[in-house]
Amino acid sequence: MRLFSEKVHLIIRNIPRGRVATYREVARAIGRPRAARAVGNALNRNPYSSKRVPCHRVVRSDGLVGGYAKGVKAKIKMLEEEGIEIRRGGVNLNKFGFKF
DNA sequence: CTAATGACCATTA
DNA sequence: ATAATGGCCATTA
Repeated sequence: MRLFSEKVHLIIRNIPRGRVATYREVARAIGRPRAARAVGNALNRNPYSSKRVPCHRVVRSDGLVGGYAKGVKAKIKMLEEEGIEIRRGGVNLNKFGFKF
């Protein structure tokens, strides 16, 4: 629990199936409220499996899906398989957002 | 040490 | 509504 990226991964493990968190919220949860961009970078090089670190459940603060190392298509597919609805490239955070 | 690079964000045009 | 802009920050070259 030393590197920034490690904190990010640990936090994200708590996001349950069928829910999402935003890059911004993750940044806030680790005490670096303005490091949302750095969070995305950490996930981009995420070395873990999607099982242990479900980084596909992290979206942008405006609800849009955001990026994914393996392609946005794959990200959307995984989210939908968990029951999360994607409309116009985004999710309803009031409905599927997870509060830490 | 400096510069560049983004899975970001909010504002402005 | 879309596009550009400036700011942000950990990591890497």
